Amino acid sequence: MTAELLGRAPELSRHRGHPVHAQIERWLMDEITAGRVAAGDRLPGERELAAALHVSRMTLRQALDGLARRGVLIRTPGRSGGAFVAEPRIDCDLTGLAGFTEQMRRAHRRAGAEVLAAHTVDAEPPVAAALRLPTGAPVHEVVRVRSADGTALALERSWLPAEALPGLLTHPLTDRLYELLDERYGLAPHTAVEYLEPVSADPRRGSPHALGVARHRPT
Amino acid sequence: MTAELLGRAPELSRHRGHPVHAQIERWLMDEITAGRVAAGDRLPGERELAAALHVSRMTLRQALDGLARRGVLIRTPGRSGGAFVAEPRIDCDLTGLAGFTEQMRRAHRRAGAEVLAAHTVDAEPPVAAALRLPTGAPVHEVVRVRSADGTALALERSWLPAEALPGLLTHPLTDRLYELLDERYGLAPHTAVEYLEPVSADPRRGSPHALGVARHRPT
DNA sequence: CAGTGGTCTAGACCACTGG
DNA sequence: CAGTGGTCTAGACCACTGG
Repeated sequence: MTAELLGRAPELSRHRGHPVHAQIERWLMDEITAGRVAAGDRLPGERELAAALHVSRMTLRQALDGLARRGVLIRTPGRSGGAFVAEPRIDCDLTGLAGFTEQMRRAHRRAGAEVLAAHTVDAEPPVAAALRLPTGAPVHEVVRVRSADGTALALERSWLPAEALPGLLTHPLTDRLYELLDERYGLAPHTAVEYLEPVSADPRRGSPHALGVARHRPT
Repeated sequence: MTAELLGRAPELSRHRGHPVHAQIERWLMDEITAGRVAAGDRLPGERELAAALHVSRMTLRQALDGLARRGVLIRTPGRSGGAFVAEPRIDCDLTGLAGFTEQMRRAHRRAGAEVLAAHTVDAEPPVAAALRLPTGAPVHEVVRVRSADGTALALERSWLPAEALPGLLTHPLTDRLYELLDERYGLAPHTAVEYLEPVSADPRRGSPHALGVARHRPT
């Protein structure tokens, strides 16, 4: 039940630097993480909730927009629509934790990602399995460095199903690979080739370790 | 100069399914990608721009919010503040193209990412170079499958500087690795070990291909 | 001081959708 | 039909910041 949510509506302070919509967003987030509002629950209607909080509907919506954007709420219009609390996601903690994604999001004034490599290759078995594709199906492989304000925050390698995303690699990004590596990381082309060429397009030519997720660790 | 931007303000149609704020966002995006507004340029003030478009300031702001959230605009308050066109990012096209990230964002009602592996390891040379860390510095390695509505959309391997993100891997995610692999992808534990154990924490034990970005391709 | 973006109000009409 | 979220209006006051 979320009707009692209205009774728990907090007093909102009107101070500088801590806008009302942010206070509402935080309050709702607390209600959800504390379990007082469960996944699948429907929030009270916007008009009702706004009245309980003594704010205008537009201000409430600013808070709900924030939560919906982060995937915490799912909103649907229509007679029996509303704002529903989303199912918690497995990586929820990872996403929010340590403020990494959050930082990126807030600071994305200077956040960016540089593409080091982008090719279409045949899926190796583990990649194919993870994407539920047949082995050898075409996949786009993209290597990127994610950064914020000039500081490298993560190196990312991704594989995406090529048939579902036909136009993804229209840009000749591969041409820039060596330039980028040389200019930015001071790696000679030889080293670059050594470490950043894509795996063979022919699975039979790939070593069992070609995907880099292989190798036993002594337990 | 962006004063002429006001003269190019489009006629906005009031139809269903294509809200005014989305039309404004598209128009501004077109102006920027076409180069008629350059990186670093300041847009006209919100009040002035809203008047030229014959919309309320709040509606205009809905459009600007969208562009700022995507990092296209940078806004600062104060006397000589304003909305400035951000420097183009290298992966700008990749982000927007093919609607992948956009799809994820809109559909994130059911979007998720499942963690297949998460460990802290010593950075191999290419990872260290990309993150501008010394070789062997501790990095978090995370392997995830990103999906939307149950369809796997990407397999991702990321490395993040561990010292900057101390609490990232507090959860015992590794415990679930084999379960996950077995349940979801029908891989026997043996196969899982074969393909998804992390690389050795000791660089000297790693093969030259341990990072999976190695291997020449016959050109 | 003047102009900026940030916030907030109290309304309105819309398309949609289940009863 | 009634209630939902989505959109839009025409105002208002705020903190901030350079001249």
